[in-house]
Amino acid sequence: MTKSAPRTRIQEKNRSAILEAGLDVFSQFGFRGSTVDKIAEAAGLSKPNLLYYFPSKEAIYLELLNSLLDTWLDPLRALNDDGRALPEILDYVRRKLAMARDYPRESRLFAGEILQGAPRIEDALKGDLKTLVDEKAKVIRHWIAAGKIKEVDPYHLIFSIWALTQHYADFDTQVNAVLGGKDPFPGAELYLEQFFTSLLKP
Amino acid sequence: MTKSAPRTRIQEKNRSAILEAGLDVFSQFGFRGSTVDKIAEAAGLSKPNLLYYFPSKEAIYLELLNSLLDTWLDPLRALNDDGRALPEILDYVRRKLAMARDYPRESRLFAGEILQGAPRIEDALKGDLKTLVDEKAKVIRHWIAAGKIKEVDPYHLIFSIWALTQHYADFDTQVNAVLGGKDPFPGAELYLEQFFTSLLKP
DNA sequence: GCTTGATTTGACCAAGTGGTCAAAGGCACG
DNA sequence: CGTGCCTTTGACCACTTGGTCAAATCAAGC
Repeated sequence: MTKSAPRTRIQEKNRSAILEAGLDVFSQFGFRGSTVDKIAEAAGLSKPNLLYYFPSKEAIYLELLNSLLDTWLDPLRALNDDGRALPEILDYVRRKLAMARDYPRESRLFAGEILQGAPRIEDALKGDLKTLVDEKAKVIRHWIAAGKIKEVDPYHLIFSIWALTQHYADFDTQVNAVLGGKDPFPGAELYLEQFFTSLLKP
Repeated sequence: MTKSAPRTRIQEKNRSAILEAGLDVFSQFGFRGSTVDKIAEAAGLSKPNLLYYFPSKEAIYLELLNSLLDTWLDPLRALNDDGRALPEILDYVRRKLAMARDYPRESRLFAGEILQGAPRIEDALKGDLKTLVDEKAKVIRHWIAAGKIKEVDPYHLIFSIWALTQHYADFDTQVNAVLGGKDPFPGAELYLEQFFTSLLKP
């Protein structure tokens, strides 16, 4: 799965500099709006030098997207069917909100891809993602059946967590415009806790 | 404010065909990913002919964006401080969800613009949008003070309505991948009613 | 310092793209 | 039918952009 591992120190350094720069540029301008030149400049390399490390602009984008998908789903994977249902869900919400705060570029890159119809990760969505969500929906149904949380549609519950947390990263511009630059995250965390508690507490 | 009104019937027809095509193409590929040729073809015109009606690609995009902003805020404008607080909010949620269902292209065009930092509508966000939201936040605070709904942060309440409804339009690809193509909207409406009722009912 | 392979670069190319323009077609109306 | 204006188009241009390549540079072991 992993590309041919970098051998020398300099390769490792340059490859990761390119990926960093790619994340910066792609998340800001989208795939079509990003140029190899811009990425190269951000990485401190010349364009042909960049293309010495990656065969194409798309290869950079794809590597970012694929490594991202895993990271992005980790918090959901950690949702486990142990005893306490509501705290488990609230933890998931908090983890996801923290990711929106700490990794907004990743969130936006992902959002941009989905927004355009996810042409490059459709398979992953219908495969790994769907499988994982189906699995976790079952966990949630068990909690409901056991009376640990109120009855809600598990899929829409998961969608709502995604929507509410990622909104603060993806539409950051809008949120900041309305709040006049005030940091939205402390308030958001309180609101979301209140929100999901009142929805789910039996 | 309105551009020089079209005089002849053919102008009116072609201009609106171009805007329709522009909405189609821009919402699917974003500004940078859309080409004048693509839009012209979708409108059934040649490229120079299209440029006869609009001075540039950006002019089409801007006209769409500006006329959109108004439409997009109408449901929020309709949120009025009459007697019944909770039904008023639930109506707003329903209206917004209906727009996500019926006008997904508009939602995506808007989302794409915000995602890239809203370079072309920053002023409108910090101006009209902020003003409107501030005003409605005050209405919500009155409802809270009158004990008609539970105490929540009005701004995050509004953000959450935007996030939850637009998610179904903007990330439609993801939602469909997870649900295997099943129509999400009936379930979403139920879920959102439940959600906001349990959050707000005193 | 010499050799060998890894790294870097300037020059270049082909395709795509936004936009222009002069000329041709169409249409309404006297 | 002719005139004047609106509409349409083929040809064209300048610029951007992804990607190539041969040559130059560098680094490490001998």
